[in-house]
Amino acid sequence: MGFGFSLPLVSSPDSKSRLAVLVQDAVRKAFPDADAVVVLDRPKNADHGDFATNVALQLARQVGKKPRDAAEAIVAALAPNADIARTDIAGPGFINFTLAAESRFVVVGEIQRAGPAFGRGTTGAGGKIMVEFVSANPTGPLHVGHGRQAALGDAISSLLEWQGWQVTREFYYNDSGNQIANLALSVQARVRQAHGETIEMPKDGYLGDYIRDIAREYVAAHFGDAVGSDLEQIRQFAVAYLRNEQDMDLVAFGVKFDSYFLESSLYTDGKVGETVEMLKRAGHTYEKEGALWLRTTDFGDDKDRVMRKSDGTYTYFVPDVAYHLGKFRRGFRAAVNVQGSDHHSTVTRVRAGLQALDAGVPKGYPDYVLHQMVTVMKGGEEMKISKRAGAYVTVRDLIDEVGRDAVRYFFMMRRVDSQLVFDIDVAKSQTDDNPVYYVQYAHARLGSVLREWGGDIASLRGADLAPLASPYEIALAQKLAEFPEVMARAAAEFSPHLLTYYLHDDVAARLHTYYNAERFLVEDEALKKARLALVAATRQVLANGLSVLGVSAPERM
RNA sequence: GCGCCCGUAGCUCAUCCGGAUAGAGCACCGGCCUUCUAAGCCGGGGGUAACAGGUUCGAAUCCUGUCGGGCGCGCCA
Repeated sequence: MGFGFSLPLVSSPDSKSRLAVLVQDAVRKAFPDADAVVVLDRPKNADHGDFATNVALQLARQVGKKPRDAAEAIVAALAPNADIARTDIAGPGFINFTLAAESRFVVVGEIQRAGPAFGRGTTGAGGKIMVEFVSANPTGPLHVGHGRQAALGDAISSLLEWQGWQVTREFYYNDSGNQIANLALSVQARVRQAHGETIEMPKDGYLGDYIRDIAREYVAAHFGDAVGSDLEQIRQFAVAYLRNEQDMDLVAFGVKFDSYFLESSLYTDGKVGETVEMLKRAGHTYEKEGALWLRTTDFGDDKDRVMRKSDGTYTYFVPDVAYHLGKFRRGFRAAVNVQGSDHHSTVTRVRAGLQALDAGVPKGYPDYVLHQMVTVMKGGEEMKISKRAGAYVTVRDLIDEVGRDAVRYFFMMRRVDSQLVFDIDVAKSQTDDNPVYYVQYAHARLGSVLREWGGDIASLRGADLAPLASPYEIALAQKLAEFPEVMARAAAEFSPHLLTYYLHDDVAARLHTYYNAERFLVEDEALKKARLALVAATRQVLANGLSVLGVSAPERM
């Protein structure tokens, strides 16, 4: 996974980065010949300070010392620094750093200054990256799997934008091939049935109610074909109808694409033919049993793949390769595809095809995010069908049932590679069982504190934070300081769920505890201002995080 | 049969580029609640991280095998 990401420890101005540089210098001074990169962790246990490093443990063998002795040497070589209140050597040889009290709250000032931009990074450096997601065939309404892809793809795109990438969100339509032919035949059968003919639905035909809708609309629009004899016209009508419907679903979900790419265009503008020629020229193809094959086994696949069937048409594999070559040539040096894990077999195949082209496409191109299946629960039972779509539950069903925010959040709050159980009853509930509600409520409640206070938030800029001292405040400020790191990691690992857990467990839950322990609107003017500054900063972080997830941050609830 | 993913508290799941005592929420038990929003609050019990080996100073995390679940193995997309 990934494309050479690393935390910008040296260039970033925050306290963690400065400390890392300091420690790295000490290591160089203590052990000039050793080779070790200092990594700072934020210890889980508060007794272990604000930051910790295991560098002495890593170095011990290299320099032939006991870990704790190595740690002593590093600490001794450490330049004095006002930010560090204490340095301890603990356990097997960890070095723990405790920050000076005032250093812990500098993050509040950083948040005030950066505002809606707090948490942005620069690793993308303006590079072009494509995120392709949903990419549903126009053969029916979007199902819950597409919903998971839509939520993930959009959030991953935003995360990458926050790291400075120039992102293109693309939807790839498979608008040719057997499934579309099947769609046309299904609609045709419904048209004819409506016309009074007794006709069976085609084998493997689409049986959802929406096929009847399309048939009815087709007849109503009558192109002089009320009897359904013009299959090509039916095909075009059905595809246009379903594309429009999918677009409406995406609008309802709040997901926007920058471009739509039609598979059929690869045929009409000759890209498929060109790709076949390139593969032939590169010498990885052969003829067998009347078909043209690609030797993908040369590139890690477990069997060779047919490119051109014996009937002369191409398998989907060729346009897939042509499409991805096109992405690369369009200037996307990095590309991410968000798909269901039922497509995992295409990963090796597409990459193998791209390598076989010998066109300079990098080896791991493109990156894939493969998510596991979604099951929907309602009233303690699995929900399997929707009237409209027949055999599956649609995204629209979920949005209608629980609202856009909850659907989005629920689709992102699990690791992509774990199967997701979407519990409609939980998503609907307005209690803290419901993680979206919990996080949104935290935001709304802070808004209400600031309203109650009634002052100008801008006047909190540069507020003296020295009065902040309670453990709740320290814990909260530490978590706020982690936001940029969480964002960077979530982007690098294409893992929005890291952000959902951060917002819920680290920020909202800590805020909750703080809220219950201390009053914000106290008599003491200096303390009140300091607390309100922290409150406003917390609200900003929640708002920034939610915006990346595509979930609204309400002022009132 | 082969390939990919998963197996962590009674339940739903975090942690997984190796680090210190494996964390949340729900459920359960015991106290408390006249508040800027009662999303009530505070405390407690609960774990052989599927199992067995290996690598390592150190393994839930990496490697191998076994078992269990999901998905995929087409001249379908």
